[in-house]
Amino acid sequence: MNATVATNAISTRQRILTAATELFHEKGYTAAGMAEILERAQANSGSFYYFFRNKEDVLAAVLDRYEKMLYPELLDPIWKATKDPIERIFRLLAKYRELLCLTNFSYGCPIGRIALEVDASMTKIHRQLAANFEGWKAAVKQCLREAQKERRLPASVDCQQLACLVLSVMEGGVMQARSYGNARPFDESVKGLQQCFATLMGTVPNRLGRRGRSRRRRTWKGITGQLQS
Amino acid sequence: MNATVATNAISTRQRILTAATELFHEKGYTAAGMAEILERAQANSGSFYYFFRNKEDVLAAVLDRYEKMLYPELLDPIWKATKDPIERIFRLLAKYRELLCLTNFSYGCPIGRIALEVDASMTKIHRQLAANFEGWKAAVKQCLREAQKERRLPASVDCQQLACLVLSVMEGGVMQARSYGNARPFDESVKGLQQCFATLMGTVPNRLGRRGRSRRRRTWKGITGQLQS
DNA sequence: GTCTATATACGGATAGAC
DNA sequence: GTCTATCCGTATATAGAC
Repeated sequence: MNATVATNAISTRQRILTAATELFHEKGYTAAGMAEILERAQANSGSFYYFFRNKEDVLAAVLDRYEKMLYPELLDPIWKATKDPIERIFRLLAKYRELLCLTNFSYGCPIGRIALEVDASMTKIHRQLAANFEGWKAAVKQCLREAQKERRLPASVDCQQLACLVLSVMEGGVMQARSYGNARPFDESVKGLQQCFATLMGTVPNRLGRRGRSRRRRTWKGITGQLQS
Repeated sequence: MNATVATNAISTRQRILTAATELFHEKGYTAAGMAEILERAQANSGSFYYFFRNKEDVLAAVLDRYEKMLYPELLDPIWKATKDPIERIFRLLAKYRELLCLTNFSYGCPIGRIALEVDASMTKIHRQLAANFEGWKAAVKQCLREAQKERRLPASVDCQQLACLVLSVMEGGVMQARSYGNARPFDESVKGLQQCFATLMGTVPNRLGRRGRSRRRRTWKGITGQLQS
């Protein structure tokens, strides 16, 4: 009906949302000031409080958006690049490495940063953070299950636990890289994971029931080229 | 010479340092206010700025203390509990789980929290954070090397990378547990790591050069009892 | 070394005209 | 829906007597 009005409304709200997303990522939730957000969004205080109840409310909107954009913005492009489930996982990790490098090792995972910063009393926020982690791990878990179906991983491994491990590797790697000011600890973390995966993939019992490394049908070391030293 | 004066001086400084340590851990660096620190330390603003240049300066002192206390306060008690290098690693992880539970899953690793919070421009702080990570990993690496010497881990594994992986597992596990409000993701992360270790330990070539699980001389599943479901 | 009082800037949020 | 002006609390840091 009143499409024009609605469009304009979305636009300002969107600018604020984008500015908040960026600044929460770059400076953290507390350090990102309202004035800064408004300036970057080219909006005024009045507009902000027309669309959002308060600062926490916009953080909730930011986290909501991250959850919705997991596939469209993060995973789909990577999934499109390769169908190999194991390679997908390591390409996903490489994506974070890329972001890390592009930002001088300052900004890694926006979810992780917020997760360690905001007070435990903000229960809604923490529920949303958990939902984001959950979606990410579900995608990795699906890759692992597929690898299992292809008999590249032993049927005995717990994919849920392994997916959780992968997320921890990413978050822990990003965290360390930030303090070191370089990608080395991120790379070492990922390579540590690769060692584990390589071993797990070498222990798939083949049809005859013997253990061996023979069923490593495809390699995924291609991605390793993106990891230094 | 003037021992009394020095003793008093250290005492107030110490109270401030302790209060700052606690509050940075509980609320983060930015959210922990000077007034709060001073109240908990039972000290006044004047005393604070007599001992420290500013807030950042006391954070530096806190991180310095963490680095010095790694063995005396964290590792020595754990190392004393067992000599098994692999078990030591998992007991170290269990220690963080314990802290997590005791604080309702709010406070995990104080170093990690600060690492993701403080601005990249605080280079001295980041150097100290890296030094803390470095010390922690060196200790884990030493355990891994020992396990390697005992031929429980293949000589081919890279202990540096594996130690880095262990730190990431801890930090990533703590981070997730905080948002979930329970220990499950921490446990899953650790169990994911255990799956990897179990496999690695099952692939040590024995003296005859054959691969097998036979050389798993000691079990370390004792610690698993502390991990739920 | 410790105390109180205070400077000064900035935080998030609101009021009310348009 | 957007604008400007502003409230009021809190932030870190300082001054200067004791």
